[in-house]
Amino acid sequence: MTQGDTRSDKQPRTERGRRTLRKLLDAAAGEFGDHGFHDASISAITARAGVALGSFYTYFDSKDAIFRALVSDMSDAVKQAARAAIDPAASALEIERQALLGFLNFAAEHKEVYRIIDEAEFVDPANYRAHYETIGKRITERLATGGVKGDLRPDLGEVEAWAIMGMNVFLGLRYAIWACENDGAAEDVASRANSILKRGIGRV
Amino acid sequence: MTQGDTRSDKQPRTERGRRTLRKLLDAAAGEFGDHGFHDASISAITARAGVALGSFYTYFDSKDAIFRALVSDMSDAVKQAARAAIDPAASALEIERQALLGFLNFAAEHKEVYRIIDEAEFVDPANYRAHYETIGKRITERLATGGVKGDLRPDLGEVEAWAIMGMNVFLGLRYAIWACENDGAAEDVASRANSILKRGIGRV
DNA sequence: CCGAAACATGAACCATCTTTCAAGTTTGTT
DNA sequence: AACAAACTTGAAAGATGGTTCATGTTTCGG
Repeated sequence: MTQGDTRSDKQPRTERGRRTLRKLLDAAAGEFGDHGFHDASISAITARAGVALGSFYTYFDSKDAIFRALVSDMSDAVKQAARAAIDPAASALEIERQALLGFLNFAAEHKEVYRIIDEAEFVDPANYRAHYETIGKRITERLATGGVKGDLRPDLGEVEAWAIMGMNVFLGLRYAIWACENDGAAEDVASRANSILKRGIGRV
Repeated sequence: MTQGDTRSDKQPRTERGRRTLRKLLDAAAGEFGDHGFHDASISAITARAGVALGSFYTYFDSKDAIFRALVSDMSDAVKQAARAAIDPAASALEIERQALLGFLNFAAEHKEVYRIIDEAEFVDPANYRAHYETIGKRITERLATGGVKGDLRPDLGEVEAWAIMGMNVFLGLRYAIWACENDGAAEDVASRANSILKRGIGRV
């Protein structure tokens, strides 16, 4: 999953190799997160990783290749974080609140993940699209489950899932990535968003 | 507004100059939209515009400069489109539906605008942030007005505005930019999103 | 302990594009 | 018509940074 679909011939075969690969991946996450894809240079990545420039090509075919590998890694990490934050036994609305809260906390702690996935729209469009389509499908399933359980309206589908996903992503951008002191805590943001889902914004 | 804050010394002074500037801006929108910032080359922009490479620097100081000019232009165009789609006399909820519908239609017709503003997150972060903060403020105002009018809950603020904005942007991405045949029409998407705002997603 | 495969190194190569510039053409004013 | 300012031109300079490669070192099974 770390490498692309066509399994590259660059898989490390020794422990030393796996360590170097990991160092490169971590360094790349830092450089791409700090400077963006094009202003991050391979020499800066290898310098940060503490390996020689040429070693890079022992593990990746190109600058694009390591970026794609990173996007896959981080896409998995985001989904993992959201899943971990959820109590499957909770009500459908509560599950959505927990998912958003988990995402907000994850984004605040891993701002570079946010930037890298966003930049995948331009560097690795297929993976970018796959990332959001996968999450969209998962939310759609949760909404359907909630409909069956009787927690939610029975007519919810992909449109509602994408609406919720967009809500979450933008609240993450605003309150986790661009957060400033006088912003409410993540809990407050998640509750307010959840209240939109629960009762809408119409007059009570 | 087309150029940056510090008025550059590159404003055209003749009709011919204004025509060339416009050709460059349009060509740049096409190239940046098709290839993204870094894979778009200045020579491709000037070729598309039908002018010599050197002429570019009569109007812009750098590749970044023309991108920034474009972001400003397009940010204005998006806001303009949303405003034009709204009937100020309508109810607050209806106004939100119209704003989303206007945005979906605009995005479908100007996919390159979407990509360019998205890429501004990396090429021109200040403008990117300003773009969404401005829209966020406008939505916040609409929500407050709706609260005063009695159409909406009186406790709505920035968090709700960003939630709505994220909803709109992601629905635009999914149903205007990535649209496929069996997707519902823009009207349907806008109505479903509006129904979340009206009554939430809870069981009726 | 030996040999082969895996891994590491960094200088140099090279392709790409941005930017400059000196020389020519058009426009608008008097 | 004449002049200055505005504009156009495209070849070449300059800079950047991705990629290659020949050589040296480490790892690990037998």
